Amino acid sequence: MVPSKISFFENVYEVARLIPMGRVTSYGAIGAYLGSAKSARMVGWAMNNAHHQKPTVPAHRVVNRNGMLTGKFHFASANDMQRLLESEGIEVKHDRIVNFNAYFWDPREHLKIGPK
DNA sequence: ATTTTGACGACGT
DNA sequence: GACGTCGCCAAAA
Repeated sequence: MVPSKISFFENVYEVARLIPMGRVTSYGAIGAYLGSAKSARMVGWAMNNAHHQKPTVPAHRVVNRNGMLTGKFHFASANDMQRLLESEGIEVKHDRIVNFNAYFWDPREHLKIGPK
């Protein structure tokens, strides 16, 4: 990646930081926000670099559409991801977010300011 | 430039 | 409804 140019990854990191505490989102949602709904895999890939990013990227708030902590193995410790989520008030059971639908946060909601 | 991959998602069986 | 397969896009090897 070239610093002079913002890569697709940078976009993903920025959206991830927009996730409010106690909320979670899915890779597909972020991809859709970027305009590439089918590039959910790219979002996860970008997260692989998230550890290199200077600003802390709340990757633990990003899970797959099923609400499962698929990327927990990529953290310093597999338990860290679940632990961080629980720290924010999110209940995680069996590597899956309980009541995921309630905690789900769509980046588009950030754009949508008021009722239609 | 070509091939492989990858923290997903939707569709088909 | 669980399991399997294909598709998709972009970056790294």
